[in-house]
Amino acid sequence: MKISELSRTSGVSLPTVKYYLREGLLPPGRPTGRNQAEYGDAHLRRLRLIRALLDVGNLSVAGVRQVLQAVDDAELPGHHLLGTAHEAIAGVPRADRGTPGWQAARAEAGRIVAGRGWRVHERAPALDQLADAIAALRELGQEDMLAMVDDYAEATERLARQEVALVLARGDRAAMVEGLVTGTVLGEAVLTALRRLAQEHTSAGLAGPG
Amino acid sequence: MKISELSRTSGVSLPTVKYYLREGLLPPGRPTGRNQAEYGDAHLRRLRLIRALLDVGNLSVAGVRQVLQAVDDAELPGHHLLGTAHEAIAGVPRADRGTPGWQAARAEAGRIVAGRGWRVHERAPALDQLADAIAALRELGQEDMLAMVDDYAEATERLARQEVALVLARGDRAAMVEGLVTGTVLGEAVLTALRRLAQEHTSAGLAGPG
DNA sequence: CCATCGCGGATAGCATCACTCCCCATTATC
DNA sequence: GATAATGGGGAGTGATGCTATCCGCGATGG
Repeated sequence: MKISELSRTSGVSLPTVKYYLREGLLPPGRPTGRNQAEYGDAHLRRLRLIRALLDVGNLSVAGVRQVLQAVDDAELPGHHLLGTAHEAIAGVPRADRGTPGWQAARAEAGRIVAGRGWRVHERAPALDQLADAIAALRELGQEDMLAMVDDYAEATERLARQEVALVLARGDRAAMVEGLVTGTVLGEAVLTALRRLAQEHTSAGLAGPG
Repeated sequence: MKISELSRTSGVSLPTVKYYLREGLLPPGRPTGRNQAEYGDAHLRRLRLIRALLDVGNLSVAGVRQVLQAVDDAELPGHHLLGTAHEAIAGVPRADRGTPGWQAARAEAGRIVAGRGWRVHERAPALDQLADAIAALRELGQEDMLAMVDDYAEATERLARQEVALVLARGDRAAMVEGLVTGTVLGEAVLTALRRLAQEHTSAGLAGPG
């Protein structure tokens, strides 16, 4: 497959494919001449993964590169890959980390996790994100929303068990690794979309604040 | 309160406060002279909401403006406000909407929702987002992940019932409206953070693909 | 009462990001 | 042998979320 074919069959414009090559998201093709290279199915597949991570997962180009490097690292243990995916998925940190209010929220996040008996890395980005959200809720005087945290935790714990089981059910390592990444990133997209739909359905019939 | 105080107590830089005023995110203060204005607690509160939506909710400035206009519209029924929040929260649509693969995914999204008996607006952005994710999973040959959809739907349905009940429990309309927005946007941040932590915990003890 | 500081209002500039365009010499392909 | 496509690379683009600077006015402090 030539680059133009790769572009056509993937639906990604040729300049963009070149850009991904330059950025190291897409590995170079096998050179067949001084200015010619051959691309295979793996490239097409990789290109689709890139688009999914960028468009559906809202990762940055740098984040995608990070994830793909981890995917390609055959040595990396699975949970490190998960950590890399979580780091790449984490957007820009809030500015107010370090304020007393945030520190308190961060401690609360730690307590929530510990209270559930969850064993997670001390510096998991998701702990900071949880603290961001808790701090924001408190600042806005919406602490009663925190009553939902237990239910969220309960639900996500059950879902995570199934997700992990699903990925582990795969045959080879390569399939597991891709499943891990897509499950993490695209699964999140599916979950949030369904949450919004469930909210809409639930609030539709009821008398809202109107 | 003068603008400099508003800036100092909120932690938002003065040029940024001015920018929000220009962009119509923050209503102008009550003028006390030709070049002086008075800001109140409502402004401080609003400023914090803006930062939460921007930083934690990852909304764009345009999205925040949209949400705040809906919040301030006393006539708007509650479920319209929810719809506005969902629209503002929706990022850039995927490029491949309109391809046969996407159309099929979109139809599948419709079936999933209908199969649950969920009554949602035909053109809810979340339906398209769900289709985006389904299309991406199919393109990547990860269809077995779709087995999770039912569990996600079940969980989000239960959570949505509680969330809506929590918001409706509030006294006045203003509190409901703010609860609706923060519950939608910040609740999502809490839920995804917890999901990542649950994943990490669940996959930590097990033998991963390493 | 006058110097200075902060105010509001506005325009312009900046950094980042994800592309997109154009150029080149080279080389398939018709 | 003419045309088109290729790889490689640098520069340009448009959107976004600020940030900097300027201006004339007026509140404030000695």
